[in-house]
Amino acid sequence: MDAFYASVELLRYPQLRGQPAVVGGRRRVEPPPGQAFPRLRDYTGRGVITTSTYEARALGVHSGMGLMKAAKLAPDAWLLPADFDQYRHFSRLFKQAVRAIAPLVEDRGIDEIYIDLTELIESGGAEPWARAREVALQLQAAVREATGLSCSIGVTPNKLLSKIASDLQKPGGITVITHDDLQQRIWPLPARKINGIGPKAAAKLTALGIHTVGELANSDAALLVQHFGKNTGAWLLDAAHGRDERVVKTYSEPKSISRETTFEDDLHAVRDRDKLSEIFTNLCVRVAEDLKRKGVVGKTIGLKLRYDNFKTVTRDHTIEAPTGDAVTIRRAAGECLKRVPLDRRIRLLGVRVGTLSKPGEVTAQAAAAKPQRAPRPLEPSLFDDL
DNA sequence: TCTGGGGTCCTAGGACCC
DNA sequence: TCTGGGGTCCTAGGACCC
Repeated sequence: MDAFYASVELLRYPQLRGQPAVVGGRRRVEPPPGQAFPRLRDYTGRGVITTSTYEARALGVHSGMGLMKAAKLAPDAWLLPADFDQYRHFSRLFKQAVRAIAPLVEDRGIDEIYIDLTELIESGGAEPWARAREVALQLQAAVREATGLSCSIGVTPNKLLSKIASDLQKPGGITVITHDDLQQRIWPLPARKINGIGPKAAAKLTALGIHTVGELANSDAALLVQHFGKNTGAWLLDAAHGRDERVVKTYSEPKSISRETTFEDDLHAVRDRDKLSEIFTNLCVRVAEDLKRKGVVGKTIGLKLRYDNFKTVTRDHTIEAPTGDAVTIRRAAGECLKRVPLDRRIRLLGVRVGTLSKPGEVTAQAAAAKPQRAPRPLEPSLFDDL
């Protein structure tokens, strides 16, 4: 979806269309007198941009950027508070619209999906890549009909290439790429465009003199393995050659559920003990609610703590039996807390529950576990008296 | 006045078992 | 006085994505 959160907001406030606006911030800001919305310059405190309109992006304001920093670049941009219920609603609508046409859909978060169009394209009669464009147009029309929103689509032989392609002509683009187009269309792009190459990997590649996908494709396999390890090295080369065998997964079980919060002001473990304790308990309660809502329980309880210097530590504690109970989670997370240094001020606290299962379900692991006590021998043993 | 929140996956070492 | 090979689980950290 194109600038998803911001675009949903523009449905509500069409008068902001064509203007720089961002969604973000941790709390609602009252607009100054005589103004319908606050501007970026009116915001103080912690918080980042979640989405910006294309007009705001043109000013250098991008998602993930701190609001205070963004305010220096675009002080007059409108600031809209995030309304996740609304975004989830529109997310359901657009996914439903797509599934009605092509049922093989993989969820990639609130505003993104992979669709397996093989069947639809091959059964269409027309020349496949012309048919691909037809199907994409049909999908865009259905999404717009259901939501009033625009999306960009990449149609290619696999997920890796489709992800890159979908980004090439935003907003509202349809980009069809075959293996024959690879060198022409993909190789000139920065290696960073490959999903999975982030800031760290990109910097390492740059240090090796590798900037584009093409340069990566033509680099020495041994060199990549030497700097990135066997698996990642091989993957980098495959990716640069557009090779990707991953299937579109229409369903997956959740692996962990977590809640975390960054404080408006850093807290001190001793001085702000009561406040921290209340927040801590609250996180556990919310995680327990989430577990219940999803109908799962978990046995690995995790604690996450970020200090004022942004250094982050985590601790895990695995309990005997999976739980969904807030008090049990709180106790286990408390065990974790004992193993963490508390000599600095804290800016973030988080609680996570992993190794999830359905309540009552016997996990493979539990079934394989040894019984607690040795079974009673059938014959009296010589050692019984001991 | 730097740097959100919810996730997944990978690596690597140590414990423990067969 | 030397010391295997696999496997699983647990833990901690980090990269990356939306």
